Amino acid sequence: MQDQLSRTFAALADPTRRAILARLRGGEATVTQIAEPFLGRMTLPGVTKHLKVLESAGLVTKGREAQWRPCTLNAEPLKDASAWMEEYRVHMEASLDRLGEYLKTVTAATTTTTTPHTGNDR
Amino acid sequence: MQDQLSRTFAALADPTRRAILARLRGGEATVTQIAEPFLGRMTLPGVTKHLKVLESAGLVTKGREAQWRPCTLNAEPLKDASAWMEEYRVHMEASLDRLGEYLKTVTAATTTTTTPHTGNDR
DNA sequence: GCTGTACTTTACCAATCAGCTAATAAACCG
DNA sequence: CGGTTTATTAGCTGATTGGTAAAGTACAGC
Repeated sequence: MQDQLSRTFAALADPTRRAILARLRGGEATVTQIAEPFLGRMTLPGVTKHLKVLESAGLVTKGREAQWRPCTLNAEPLKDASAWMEEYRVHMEASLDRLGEYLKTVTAATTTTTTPHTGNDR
Repeated sequence: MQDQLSRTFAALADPTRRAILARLRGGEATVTQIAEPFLGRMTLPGVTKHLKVLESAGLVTKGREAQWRPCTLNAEPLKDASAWMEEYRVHMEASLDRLGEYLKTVTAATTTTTTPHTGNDR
C-alpha cells in the first residue's frame, strides 16, 4: 500500500479492525483483552495480524509492559482522512437534492446541460 | 466485502479511485474522460474496474447515453463514513496532547493507572 | 452494411489479504 | 529449572485485488 491515506482507509475497511478501534476508545488494552470478543470467531494470531495492520497505519501504538503489549488508540491519521472527506461535505448534503436537480434539468431541457459527453469533441 | 461501510472505506483506499472521485466533483464525466489522466499509467479496462469498485460502493452512478456511460458522483455513502469518524473527533484533538497525558501519568505514579493488564486477574 | 468510437467482458497473472495451525519467544512465578 | 501466560512468527491455504491483452458488444454516421 502506497501512501498514508490509502493505508488509513484500508485499515478502516474491515469491521473487526473498526471494532478494535472502538474498543480502544475506552482506553488502553492488551492483545488478549482486545481479542476476547472475537475469540470463537477468530484466533489470537488473527487478531495480532489485524493489530499489525492498524499499527502500520499508525492508528494503534503498541507498548511493552513485561509480557503484555498495551495497545493505545492514535486517532491522528484520521485527521487526514477526515480532511479528505470534508471536501465532499457539500456533495453529501446535495445527494438528497438529486430529485430537485433532476427536475431542474428537465425544466431547462433546451440547454446542452443534459449531454454528458461535452468534452468529446476536443 | 461484507458491509456497506467496509465497502466504502475499501473503495477510498486507492489513490486512483480517490482521484476519480475528485474528478467527478467537477461534474459528470464519461469513462474515457475519467481515464484520460491515467492512460499511460493504466489501461482503459483498468479504469473500468476501478469504476466498478466505486459503483458497487455506491459512490458513483453510471448512466447510459448512447455509447457513453456518464458517471456522476454520489457522496451519500460518505455520510456514514464521516459519521463513523466523528466518534473519534475527540481523540484526534487529543492526539497531540499525548505528551501532556504522559506527564500526568508520571506525576501521579502511585495509582494503578499505568498497569495495562488490569483485566488480567479475572 | 462497413467503419470507427466507447466501453465491457473474458482470461490470465502476480501480489496481497484474511484466516488457520503449529512452533517460537519472552517474561513471570513457584 | 520447569511451567504458565502472553504474544508473535512461520508456513500454509483460499479468496480478493490490480493490472494486462485481446475479444466482444453497442451505438453512430457515412
